[in-house]
Order: sequence, then structure tokens, then C-alpha cells
Amino acid sequence: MDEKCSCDNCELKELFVDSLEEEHMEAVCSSKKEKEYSVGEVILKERTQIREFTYLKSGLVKLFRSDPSGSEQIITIAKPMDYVSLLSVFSNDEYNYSVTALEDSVTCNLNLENLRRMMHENGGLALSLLQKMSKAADRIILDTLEIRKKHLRGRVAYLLLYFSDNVYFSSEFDLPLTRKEMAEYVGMTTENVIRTLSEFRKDGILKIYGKTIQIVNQELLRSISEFG
Amino acid sequence: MDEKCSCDNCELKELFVDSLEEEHMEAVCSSKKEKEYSVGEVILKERTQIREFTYLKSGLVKLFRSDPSGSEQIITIAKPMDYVSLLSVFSNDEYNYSVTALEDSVTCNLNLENLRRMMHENGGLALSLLQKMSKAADRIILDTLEIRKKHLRGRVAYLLLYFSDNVYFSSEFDLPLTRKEMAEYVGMTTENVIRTLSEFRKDGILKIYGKTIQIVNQELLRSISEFG
DNA sequence: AGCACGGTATGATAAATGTCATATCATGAC
DNA sequence: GTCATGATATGACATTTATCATACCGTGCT
Repeated sequence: MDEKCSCDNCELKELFVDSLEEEHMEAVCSSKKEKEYSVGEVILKERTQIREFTYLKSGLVKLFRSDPSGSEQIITIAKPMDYVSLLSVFSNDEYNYSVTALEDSVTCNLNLENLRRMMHENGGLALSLLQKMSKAADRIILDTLEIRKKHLRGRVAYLLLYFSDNVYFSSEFDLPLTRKEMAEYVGMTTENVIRTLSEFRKDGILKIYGKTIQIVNQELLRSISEFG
Repeated sequence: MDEKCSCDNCELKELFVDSLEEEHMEAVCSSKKEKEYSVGEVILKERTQIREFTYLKSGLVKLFRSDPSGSEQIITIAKPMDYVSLLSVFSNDEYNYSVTALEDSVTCNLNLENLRRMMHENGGLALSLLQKMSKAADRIILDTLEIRKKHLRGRVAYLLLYFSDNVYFSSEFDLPLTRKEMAEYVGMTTENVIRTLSEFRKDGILKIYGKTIQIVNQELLRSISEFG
């Protein structure tokens, strides 16, 4: 990875621009660390000390919590600029959720103490971050409510449309989640996710080739998502 | 309500102390407006312009969303200092949820533009608010996940213990929610909330006199909350 | 090649939860 | 006081969802 301000091309820069003078921008830039992760790798681990502010530059990740019993609940799927370490960073000592890579991902990490200091000196920066975090938290909460009020078919439809509309921008894509993970996200059993997908296939709504999904009848899928 | 810094006794002051010099404190104080609401009154309405930063001084409120179809989902119950207008305030133009009073309540409202300006000038204040909001959002998200993974009995037990442990600090209290509202909060039907309460009564876990609940077997209720 | 393993798939069945009908009770409006 | 209304309550039943059993398939390992 190149040093000395690859930040120029980073989307996160928007956040700092207008908030930081050039000199500070340099400081952020030189103290940042980029890390690469391949599919399945752990990025953050719950009950672990928070030392850095981590955001996603590229890739796709899942945030989740695990039980003592070993089962997992997926809180949300985050794509770049969805602020990976949004939840506990500024209010907690430890992460209360884990993050792993669903696709090869690159994160950019800033020292938290430095960032905190900068925010302290620079209200504009603090305010921008507050806005971003507030938006991210909002999205998680509203999505969760949305999913909760649907039946199984509606939940699966909602999830497929999320990938199609917000992540891959295509009616055909490779699911980044296993059926089990889809279940952990929308709060149902793996078997029922599989069954529901099969139903959608039989109804001519989807074509399924393993992890590859092609949405054939988008209209119908949307109405299932909305009313199911 | 008395003018000229009743703020001296306000818990929110903690937030501003160490962040604001005396002169600014005066400014906050003089521009604030207190409002009183009785049970059932609407405090904030979804799809309405956000103009103020509202926090709860005393009382108890519910945050919820409504469908076009008229049904409601309760997002969380907030007591003083749980930051009523935490979700959308700094990231949205409109509220995306409503707030009504579950008990007689008093809010304190600050002009949002002023507050924003103050945060801009004063990073410490922005950082404190960020922390509070982050904590509040965290709590909502984790609570929701907690509730989602439980069966009906576990959900009702969890909710009763929430009131007992975090709101009324007593094993006997008056439920501030109707059975219907309890259902809207934990995601089940009204009938099943009622049935579950009746079961708890028959099992000797609770005594129920209308809205008054007395927890008799706390031990058992806790284990139902945890494992059910 | 052969094996082990986790993911996908499907059916049968059980359990959990929702729906509908009905009744009682408390409360406020008149 | 009477009435209407919404909240509480309970039972019978339908539907949804989970559980359990089983099978197949692909992938990585040896």
C-alpha cells in the first residue's frame, strides 16, 4: 500500500474536508494504517479492547454477536462507508460485536486517541462523525424493525432486494452469505431460508445456481418483500 | 417553571460541564424551553420537521413507528437521560419515529441550530453528545437482538424485569404499558402477552392486579428471561 | 481415488404462535 | 345511571415456524 496520502482518493476524506486544515489532514493520513482481509477473516472481535477507529475502504463485512452456546446473530451487513466501528467506539471500552469479512476487504484504521483529540479540538469533525454514526445506527434500527414485522417469505425477499439494490446494483449476483448466515440475519432457521428460496424458484421468481441468484420477477419479489 | 437557570439542578448539565464555559452555559440555559406532557400526549411525531434537540427531564416515554395500516412498533422505552431525540436529530431533517408520554413527563428543548453551532465551536461538547448517543443507540440495538432470540415467555419476562430493575427499582410496580403496547414492543400478539402473563400468575411467578404487577418468584422469572 | 465435512435440499412432524370468537370489566361521555 | 368503548381475559382452532431425520453434493485433504 502506498504511503504519503493515498488518502487523496479515499471516500472518507469527505468527512474531514471542510473540517480539517491541510496540516491536520497530513497528520491523519500519516498515522493511518490500512489492513487487508480475505473472505472469512476476523476484523474485530467482541469483548476485545477498542484501540482504533476502523472503517471499511472496500469489500463487504458482517457485524454479529455470538452466544455462549455458539449461535450467532447478525446485526447488519456493512459496505464501504457504512462505518464499521460505529457502535461502541466512542462509548465503550470493548466491542460488543464482532466483524468478519464477507468479501475480500480493506480497512483503514486510525488511532482512536488521536481521533478523539482531534474531535475535541475540532467540533466540525466531531459533528460530521456524529452525523454519520447517527445515520448508520438509524439504518440498523429501522432495518431490524422492518425485518421483524415480516413473515419468512418477506424477510428473504427483503434481504435479496437489499443485495440487489444496495450492494450489487444488479438483478443477478453472488450471495455473499451462506443460507445459515441469511438465517442468522433475518431471525429464522437455515432450513426455512432454504425452503423459501426453493419456493421462490418454483414460483419462477428466482433462478438459483448455488450461490448465484438471478431475480426473474422483480415486481413480485418486491410485493412479497413489502406485504409478506 | 422557573427561569434563569433551573439548569443548575438538571442532570443534563453533566454533559455540558467541563465542556462549556460559564458564559455559554448561560446561553444554553436561557434559550431552553421546558414542556410538560401528561400520559398519552404526543411529544414528537414522525415525518415531522426536527427543529429542537429534545431530552427527557422526568417521566417515561415510548418511541415508536407506525405503519400506513395503523399498527405500531415500539422501538424503545426511554427514561430521563436516555436521550429522547437521539436517533435522527443530527442526521435527518425529519423524525422517523414518534414519541409519546407513558407517564407525566417534562422535556427540555434546545434550539437545534444553536446547539449545532455550539458543538461546532466546542469539540468537547460534541464528543460528549456523541458518546451519549452512541450508548443509547447501542442499547436499543442490543436490547432488540436480545428480545429477538427469546421465546414469548422469555420476552415477557425480560420486559417485566426491565421495568423492575431499570425503571421502578422494585419488585412491585404499575405497568406503564397496556398489554397491546407490551406486544408492540416485544413483537408478539396482544393475546399472547395476556396469556403469558396469566401463565406466570398461575405458576406463582407473579401477582397481577390490573396494571399492578408484583414479582413473587424473581429467581424463576430471571431464568425464564435468560433461557426462554 | 476415497473420505470427511459443511453446505444445500426436502419431507414429516412437533411446537410455537397467530387468528377468531366471545365474555367480562373498567372507564369516561352523556 | 346507562351506554359505548377499549382493555383484559380465555378457549378453540388455524397457520406459521422450528425440529428432526435423511440425502445429496461439492470441496479440500490425504
